[in-house]
Amino acid sequence: MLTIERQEIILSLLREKDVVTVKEMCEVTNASESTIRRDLTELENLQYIKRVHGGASLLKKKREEPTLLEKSTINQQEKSVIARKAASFIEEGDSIYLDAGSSTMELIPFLKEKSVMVVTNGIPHVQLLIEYGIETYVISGKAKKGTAALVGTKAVDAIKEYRFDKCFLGINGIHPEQGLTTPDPEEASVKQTALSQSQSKYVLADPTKFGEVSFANVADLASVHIITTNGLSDEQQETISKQTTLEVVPL
Amino acid sequence: MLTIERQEIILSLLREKDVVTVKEMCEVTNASESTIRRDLTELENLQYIKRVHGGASLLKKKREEPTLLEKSTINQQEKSVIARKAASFIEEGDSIYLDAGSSTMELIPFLKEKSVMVVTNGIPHVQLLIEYGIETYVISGKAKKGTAALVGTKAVDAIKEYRFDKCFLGINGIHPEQGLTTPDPEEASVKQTALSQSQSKYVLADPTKFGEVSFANVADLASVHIITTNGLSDEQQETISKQTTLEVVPL
DNA sequence: CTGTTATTGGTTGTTTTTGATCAAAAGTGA
DNA sequence: TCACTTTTGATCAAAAACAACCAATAACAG
Repeated sequence: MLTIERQEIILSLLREKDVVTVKEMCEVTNASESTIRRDLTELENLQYIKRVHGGASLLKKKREEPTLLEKSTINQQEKSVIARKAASFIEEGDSIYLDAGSSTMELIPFLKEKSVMVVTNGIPHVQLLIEYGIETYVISGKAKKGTAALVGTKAVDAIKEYRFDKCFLGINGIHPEQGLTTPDPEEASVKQTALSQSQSKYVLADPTKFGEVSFANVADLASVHIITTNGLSDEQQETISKQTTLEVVPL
Repeated sequence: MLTIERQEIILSLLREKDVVTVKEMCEVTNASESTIRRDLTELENLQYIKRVHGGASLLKKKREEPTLLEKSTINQQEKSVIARKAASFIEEGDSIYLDAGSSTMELIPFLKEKSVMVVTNGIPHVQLLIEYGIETYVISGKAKKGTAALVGTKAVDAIKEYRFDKCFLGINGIHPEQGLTTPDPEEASVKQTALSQSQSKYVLADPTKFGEVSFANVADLASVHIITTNGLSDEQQETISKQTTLEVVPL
């Protein structure tokens, strides 16, 4: 086996596994430890990898993204719990629409094990999805300042080219009579289109969203499953439950 | 067997396998090691292949395409200089296609003052563009692992819906005969489409790209303006200049 | 046909790569 | 902390691959 081949194998092993032991590399390449070690020192000099005792790891760090997550740990934990529940509905091989926004972002780590296909309009989502090695498609559209969500007629048209088993949306307002609402009409259109292309429809919302009403209407409560944590008054909970499926996850 | 035949076989073997041993080449061509070695030295001088101990490999290719992070730190200053030059061609109100990759990323800060409209297939670009308050549109497509570039037929179709005054592309290989090349055929298609929709076509490339050949052909040299820094041999510079506009910016 | 040139395969000695060995260093557990 | 195990880097001899050279053959020009 050629040196370059071996090194290529080592690199691809690392891309898959993050850390690989010397023994593993020996087995895969049928080379001796000495040879592997020489390869490792070389690859390290070339800044492709980092050696660790017993093997090697990628230079690149996967632990990014804490800034956005660390912002509010309380809210974050809440979102994560909601996301975990939402993830439990996902089945192997599902095609999924992931709406822009921080709530749906939390869902991504849970997608890793299931081999799903994801379509999204959230730019930050794409980076994270790729890091987790998830098959990701992005719709076209105008990038909205602030949230980096893709919106506009092109976005709407692009969504129409897909069919989803499940979609997961964030939302700003949930109201017994006004239904689901969001501040930006353009984003509302995108959400509506995503809903129309999906078999099962899930909305991720923390309890503060209940009772709120924003400018643009997205959909009626009846059409979606809402996932939230406890924190609702019994009264609220009952009113909503009459109209739609309400999943309340304990913190 | 004719020399040319043999060399053609070697090249096609390499195109299939990336790396080939001398022995394999001997078997396939029924030639002696000496002969194969002579062929290899010749092909290497012609910049078609790269010799490695025990055989030969395609010029760089897979080995390269480092992650964005590595790229951005390495030749960052060089890229910035190139980007500044590229930006000088941009006029007020232009509609621009910005190719994925670190070279074009450097262009973004220079776009702030000119009120341009940007279409891109680079996810990291979008975040930066939005931060600078630039009107940004994203094309649809599959997000490619590693570079976070959007590729595929959807990407190609999406680009066709726009017309650009100018496009700015990154590239992996620039070769007098092989033209502009890049490792991923899917990305090559995207670049080709972008070129076809653009009035003026610019390629941003540091000097290391010259003489390199990657797997997939993008375009001939003649069709584009190439912007680079000094670092080319006079010989290279002359060869390229015969075929196309070459802007060499001093560091 | 003859002398010249180019191309080929084999041989030489040299360089590079490899696997084994072992003492030193690093990690592990009590 | 101190033994104990694992991993590491250095060294060395064997094997592989190399460049340089040589002779034989094929292609060519006059």
